[in-house]
Amino acid sequence: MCGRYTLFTPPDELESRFDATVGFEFEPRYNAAPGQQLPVVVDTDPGRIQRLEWGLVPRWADDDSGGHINARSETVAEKPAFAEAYQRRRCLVLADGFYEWADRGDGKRPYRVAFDDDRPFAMAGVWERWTPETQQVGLDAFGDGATDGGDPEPLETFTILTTEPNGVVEPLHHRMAVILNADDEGAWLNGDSVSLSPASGDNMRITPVSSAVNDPSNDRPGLIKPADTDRQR
DNA sequence: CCAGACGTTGTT
DNA sequence: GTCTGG
DNA sequence: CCAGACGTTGTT
DNA sequence: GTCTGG
Repeated sequence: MCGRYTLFTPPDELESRFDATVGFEFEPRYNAAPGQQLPVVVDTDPGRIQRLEWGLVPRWADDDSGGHINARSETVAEKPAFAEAYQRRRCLVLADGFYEWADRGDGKRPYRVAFDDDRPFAMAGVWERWTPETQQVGLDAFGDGATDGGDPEPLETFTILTTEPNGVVEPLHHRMAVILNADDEGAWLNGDSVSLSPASGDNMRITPVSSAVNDPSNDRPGLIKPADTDRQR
């Protein structure tokens, strides 16, 4: 699956690659984690790269906790939590690698999956807008009625579709993110039917990395450095 | 009809 | 063990 | 995904 | 909101 990824491609390269402009202060990410605001291209505004929160909260959810970070591509069209987003709210989740954890004999360790040249790609995503229930004020005996000011902020979230692994990822894991064919990105945003099959493993590689990746508060270039599997306990 | 769930992965 | 936060 | 918390009352 | 279970 995909629960952590990288996006350190410089913003000007992302802009030309995805034909969209970056409208925020872009910081390279070596350990993007669920719950964070991360760069995506949404269907309603495909000329912009903007940030949404990773972890889809359905429109009807009672609260904004516990968003869904992944959706199975095989069922995303039918599941109540995703069906409407799949039909009408798609996005490209920009990345240049993702992490998978695997136990190869001596404990669970992280690996980075990426293309040989670290080129950026789009993972298939769907997004949602959740608006907090507007509070009824003035009925609460102890409420002062003055603390709740303007309109509640809508929360925009996204989830990443998963599929079976290709030959490169298969030794690590039995699920992986859907990587769109570059040619399909526009069609995906457009609501058309595109291939959500596993990307070919051609030109992809896995690299063992430091278990410093485990802690989401670590986010620095050294994280993608190859780690010696044997030396690292 | 209303009530209650609505997700994935992995692990057992 | 299970939930929440990042 | 992993890391870290996981509780209450009352007092400062 | 929409689907499933009772």
